[in-house]
Amino acid sequence: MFIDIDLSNPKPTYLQIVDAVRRAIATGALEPGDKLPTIREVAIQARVNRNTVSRSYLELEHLGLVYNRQGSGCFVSDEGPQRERENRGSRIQELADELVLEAHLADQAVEETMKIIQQSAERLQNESSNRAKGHTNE
Amino acid sequence: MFIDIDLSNPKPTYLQIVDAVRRAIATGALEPGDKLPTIREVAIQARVNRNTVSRSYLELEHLGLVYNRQGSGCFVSDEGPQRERENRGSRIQELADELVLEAHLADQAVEETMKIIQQSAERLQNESSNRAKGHTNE
DNA sequence: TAATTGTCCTAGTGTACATAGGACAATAAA
DNA sequence: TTTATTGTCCTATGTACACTAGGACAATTA
Repeated sequence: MFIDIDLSNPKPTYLQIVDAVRRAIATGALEPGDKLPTIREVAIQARVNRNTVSRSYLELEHLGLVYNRQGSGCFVSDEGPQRERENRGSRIQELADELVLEAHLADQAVEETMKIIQQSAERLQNESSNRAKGHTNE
Repeated sequence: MFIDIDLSNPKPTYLQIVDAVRRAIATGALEPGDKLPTIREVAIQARVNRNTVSRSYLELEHLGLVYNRQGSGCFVSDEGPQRERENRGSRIQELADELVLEAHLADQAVEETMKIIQQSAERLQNESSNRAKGHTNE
């Protein structure tokens, strides 16, 4: 769990942390019962205030993805992965609706939109396969 | 050009105004040379401060969609519709990329994503045809 | 017992958004 | 020329949010 905070990113720091954890749960890097790094550890590693991390962990708890235990730490809940899948599903629907609306306003045929999706998917596929081959940034 | 401001919408007021004008240009409701309502008119109609509307018009000018002329008003620029098409194109690409990434993280096959897009498009189609038939909110 | 860990608290800083209204220059209309 | 309109600029105020800073405490663990 290395969390990389981008200060130039307009997204609030605490939400960047939330996203990083959510992604780890989505990919299976974090599984139910797994312990997250402590608030103070993340604060030091990501170079932010511990109150900011605390806010992130609280938000994750509200999302039902983790539970915080004073004195012991923060752990992925049993329902975490399932909840996260549901969250992504809603997000996908939102994005699809907005995309379709934009395409409509731009006088774009649905077929054209599909093509763009297809190309984007292929790009993502290539990127991840390149990473798998060890083509990392140098 | 009636602009409806939703105070419960987290999107800043000035951007809601920008979006309304952009949409009017995208649909052809506003064409090059057309005069927008004056800043003070919009301020009264949308019940916001004139400085807020001024900010919107400045933003629209920065986007190259309109030009402001002290003493005469605000007008859609010749390149407005073209610029707006380009803006939408970029936005569509962004949305497509994010959608594909989300689908990937949710372990969703591209075909499933396509299906969701298709359904969303059909929903939009039905809504607009209902509006055309006069099925407005009562 | 001592250290760790999440939690709660107050306080202060910076930024974005919106309001309010005065003042002015460019333009248009009378 | 005069008057009204219109965009522009200015200062000031208030609110909300994000973030930092650090003290203090309770629950848990070692």
